[in-house]
Amino acid sequence: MPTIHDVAKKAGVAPITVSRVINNSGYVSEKVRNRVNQAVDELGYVPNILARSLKSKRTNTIALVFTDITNPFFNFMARGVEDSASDAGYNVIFCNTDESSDQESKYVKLLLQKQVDGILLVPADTRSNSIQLIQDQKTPLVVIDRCVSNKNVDIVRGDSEGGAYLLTKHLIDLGHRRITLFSGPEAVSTSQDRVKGYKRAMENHGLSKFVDCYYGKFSRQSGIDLTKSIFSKENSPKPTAIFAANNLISVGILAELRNLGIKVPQDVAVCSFDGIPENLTVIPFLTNVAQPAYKMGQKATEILISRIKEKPEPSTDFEEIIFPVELTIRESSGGKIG
Amino acid sequence: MPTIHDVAKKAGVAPITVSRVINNSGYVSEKVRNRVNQAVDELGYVPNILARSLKSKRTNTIALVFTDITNPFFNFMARGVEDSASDAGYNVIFCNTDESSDQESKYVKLLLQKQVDGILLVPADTRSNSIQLIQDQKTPLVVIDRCVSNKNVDIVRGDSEGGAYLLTKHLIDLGHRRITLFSGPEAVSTSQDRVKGYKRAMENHGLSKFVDCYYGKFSRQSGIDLTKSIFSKENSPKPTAIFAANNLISVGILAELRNLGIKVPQDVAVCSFDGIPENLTVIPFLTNVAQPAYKMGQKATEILISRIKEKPEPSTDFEEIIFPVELTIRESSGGKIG
DNA sequence: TGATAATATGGTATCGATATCATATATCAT
DNA sequence: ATGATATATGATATCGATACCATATTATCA
Repeated sequence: MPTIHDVAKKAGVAPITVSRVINNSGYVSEKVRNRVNQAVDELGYVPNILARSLKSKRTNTIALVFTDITNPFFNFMARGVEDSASDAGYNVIFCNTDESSDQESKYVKLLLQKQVDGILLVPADTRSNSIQLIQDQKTPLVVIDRCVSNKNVDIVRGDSEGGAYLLTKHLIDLGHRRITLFSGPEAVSTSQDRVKGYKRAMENHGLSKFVDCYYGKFSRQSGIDLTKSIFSKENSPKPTAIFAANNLISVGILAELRNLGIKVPQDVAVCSFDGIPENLTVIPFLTNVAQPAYKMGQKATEILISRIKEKPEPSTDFEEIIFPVELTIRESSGGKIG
Repeated sequence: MPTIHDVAKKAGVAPITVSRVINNSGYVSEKVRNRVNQAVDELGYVPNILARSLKSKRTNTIALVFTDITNPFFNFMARGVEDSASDAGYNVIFCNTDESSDQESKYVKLLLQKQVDGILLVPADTRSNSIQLIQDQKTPLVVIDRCVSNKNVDIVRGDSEGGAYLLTKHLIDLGHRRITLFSGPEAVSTSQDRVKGYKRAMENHGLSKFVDCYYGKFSRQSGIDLTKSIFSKENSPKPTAIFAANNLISVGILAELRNLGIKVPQDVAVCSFDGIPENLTVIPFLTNVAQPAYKMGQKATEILISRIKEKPEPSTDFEEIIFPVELTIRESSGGKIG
């Protein structure tokens, strides 16, 4: 592959002059500029950004370290990240951790070695030690979707607590009292926050004694398993409404209820945190509160890039941006048929 | 940030010795090794892979240039790519082109400058000029999902033609004659191949005069629009079965049919190329032929990485791997209720 | 007209690592 | 004891670009 030296020789100038032409910096006469451009074309020269990055200390690459691209919520978030990054001239490296802290820190170490300009992180654990690693290297970082115990980070997330409250209240307003919550992994802040919001709503409405919630996974299978276990318990009162802490869980619940011959919403109302992607939905059916995943990805990326740009003197006051959620009432909760 | 020199000075050795310790190469005495490791720890040294890559000419990064991560098929493919790459020690940069050739070549140019070790490409156009760009740089390339006019590339794709034939034959076997196909963009080989398979099946069964197919987009909206237009034509016979060339189109069809009060499968049978992701499905309903998206991503990545490794003397005989599709018969085609 | 600024180009050092070659000591077989 | 081999460490050049400083030419203006 030809280098800047080859181009320089061919054009009869110094390498630095070629550099000026390529980067449109400094002074170059029209005549020389043309000669250089011609040489570039003839040789099929492609500048080596690696070498440039080594000198300039900027790679124009950021990384998104998150749980799983096949989860629709993160899927749309990822797209928001990519679009926003691409607009600003950055590429994105994607890393799936599947909620494993080990995997997470393995990725983070590698990314730091690769000198990415910044990292977007959905931490697998509330006390992620990856955060420390990243901050030790003074690499800009924005945490997405989740809270962490370390407060010295920018965070972009949805209002899990408020959303859970809203959804629970919706069910209560419809007359439900025995409302069961199927949440995600206990180590994840969104799982916890959704439990908190649910409990606050129950307590505020004098339903403390009906509080009934379970931690599990953010997966379809978890929804199936929890539903099975709840409805197979003998001699125990069954819920009249189930609140799924995410969309995959809700799909599992609906599938298993159908399997058991239990009708939604007639026998049991169901609602969910996060909906099913529109482009995969035939009939909108699921009552849910939705977070603006795409916008969250965009916003987090914008913040990250602004941190990258201010890097020499990093700011010390961190932002926590909480996106409001939106309640959509549909048939599954029996609230309104829409 | 400390460099290899800082570590070397602290440990009282030469930089190259530090390099040997880090990379576990060459000979280093136990004593020195310990001193070096201690210095690494104390300084929080992180090797700069950029510098290494500049010398070694390998970045351990590949790129996936495709249409859209939010499309479920590509979504699972992407996950296959990431998993497979990660196992082999590679990171993946994702680029969404949204079927735009301009966007595609913009990304490709940047990726080549970044010296990615290889590129996985879902070309937006049958005659993608990005392919030439990539091959000029002698960067390994694997085309996924689609055919291209240039035959000197490795290709990993699904059997669109065969799958379409299978699905059409299924409908014919059920007694349908007026079968309409809603395909994707005409410039995309999978759209064309699905049309071919459909036509071959129709012709083989003496149904040439019922051939009725339309190009559109691979989107839910396209399914809605085409359905509307078909069923609003007055005085023209309506299809008894619709074949959607991808899952998003099928969702649009089902949604619009429901909107029009047309029952599936009683009034119209519907089937689709590619299904709806299982983890988002409450009741499996859609008859479809599915491609193993995840495996295709894996396989393409494996081939790419093997090409990268053989790079000094690149092979000149290219592989075309065609994954078979799997027919699943469900209620939507009225074939069998399962 | 001379001084100052703007324009145009190049030389050299450097980013942080590693390849290559060189050198020095320890170990071993004969 | 001697040469051969394994072990251990370092000096120097280099990957491909750019930052910084230097120099030369041309333009501009008091």
